[in-house]
Amino acid sequence: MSDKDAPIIIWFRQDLRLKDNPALTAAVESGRKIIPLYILDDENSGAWKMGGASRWWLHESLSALNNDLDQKICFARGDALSVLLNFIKSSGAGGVYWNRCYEPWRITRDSEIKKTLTANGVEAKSFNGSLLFEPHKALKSDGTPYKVFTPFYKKGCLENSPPPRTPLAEPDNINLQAHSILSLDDLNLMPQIPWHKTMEKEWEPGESGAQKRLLHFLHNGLRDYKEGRNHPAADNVSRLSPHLHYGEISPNEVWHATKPVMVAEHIEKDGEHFLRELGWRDFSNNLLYHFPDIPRTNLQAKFNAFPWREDPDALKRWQKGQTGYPIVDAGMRELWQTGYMHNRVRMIAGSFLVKNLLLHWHHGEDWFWDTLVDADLANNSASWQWVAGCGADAAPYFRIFNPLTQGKKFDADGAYVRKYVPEIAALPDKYLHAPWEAPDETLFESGVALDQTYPSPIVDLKQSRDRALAAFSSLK
DNA sequence: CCTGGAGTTGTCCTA
DNA sequence: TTAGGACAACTCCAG
Repeated sequence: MSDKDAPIIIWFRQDLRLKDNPALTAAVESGRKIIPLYILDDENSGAWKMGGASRWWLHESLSALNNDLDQKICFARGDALSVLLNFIKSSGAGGVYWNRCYEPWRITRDSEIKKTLTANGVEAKSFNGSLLFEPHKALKSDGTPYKVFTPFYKKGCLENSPPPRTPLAEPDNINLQAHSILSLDDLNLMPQIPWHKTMEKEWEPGESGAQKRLLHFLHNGLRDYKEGRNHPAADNVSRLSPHLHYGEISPNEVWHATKPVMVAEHIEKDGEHFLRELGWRDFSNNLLYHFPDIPRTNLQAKFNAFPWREDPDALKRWQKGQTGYPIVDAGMRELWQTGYMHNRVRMIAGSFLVKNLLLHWHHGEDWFWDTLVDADLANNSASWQWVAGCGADAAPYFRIFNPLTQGKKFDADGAYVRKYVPEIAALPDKYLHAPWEAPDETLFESGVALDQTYPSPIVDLKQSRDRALAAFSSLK
């Protein structure tokens, strides 16, 4: 039973912010009381339940949002539809507003929810709060979705779609109504073992942390972004991905904050390269929206015949950062310790798993899903498919990253490797990326004992490259 | 339907 | 030491 004065539920999901939040703004503008609600729905997410690192981040982010909302957020867990129906009954709410998510299981669930609520006379409204361009609008002129990034971005988005909305201000006078059920702690998002201590040092989840990160990037990282973003030890990447995933900041906010800086500082090229990365985020969501099977199924069907190997021991060594290739191991350890990996290193480590080790991209996808604080179904699936070569922008089969070349090129002074692989830090630059090439004397002087303090390479680069090329040519 | 151009991120060999 | 071309063929996209 809704009436015009009944409160509105703001159903927070992956939009954990007050600024530029279309659903929240619309609810506030209605003049009605607001009940903020968060539902941990592990019942509908199927194989894609949040991983451990994501849960830690979520806990911190919800805690920050709850502080901003006078501790008035109601927490619940379970099937979202049942929770909502019960909650509406007990709170007397007359409407539910939310910002859309684009994971297939959420689309299915949310359209069911919208239908049921509407049928019950409850106002149900959804908004676009997380993408620059709506996925069902950026289509080719024949009405089918884009499968190649560049035309998607240039033509489908920049040319033919309305420009990204200017950010909405944070509403003042949010008239909150409490209706307590569970507390944040009841969601059990925090890890049992305190592994998150190393992550706390790296990150500040929540809206104000996101804003700080954006400002830091715009003033310290954007200049030389085009080149500097390739160097994992440099401070040129935004590291906004987890903030964007949880919607602590909107892409629109990032977009519109970047524009004036790139103009004022005369760094248009760097700025455009950065904005393209936001475009990639939209592109991945677009792919997931139109091809909901990409988390598990090769976009290019011919890859279904690919001769992947099974090698649990090699997989474990990759996961733990014990492959014997320093740039790969540094990346995998950065991931484990911080919940994040620099983009360049994600490509190197990903290529190594899929091509040099010849292990199925699902293994990489699953591991990243569990360990990344920015784990995002669209980005994770689309990126792994890209690395494996079975995805949308088909990488040439011969594009196999050489971890040695990449390390020397992008971590020339070894700052990144030395930080995450300290047991070989004393090696001279010349051998840092290839300890197996170092003379015995150098190893000894650097305190490195191959296979004791640091492993020798798990595979030979040339042999594994040839093996991968043979596997790819078998698809023809 | 046909056509031409293009496709995030590379590596290796050769001159 | 360094720069340029080879490495397949295919699909996608726009006109």
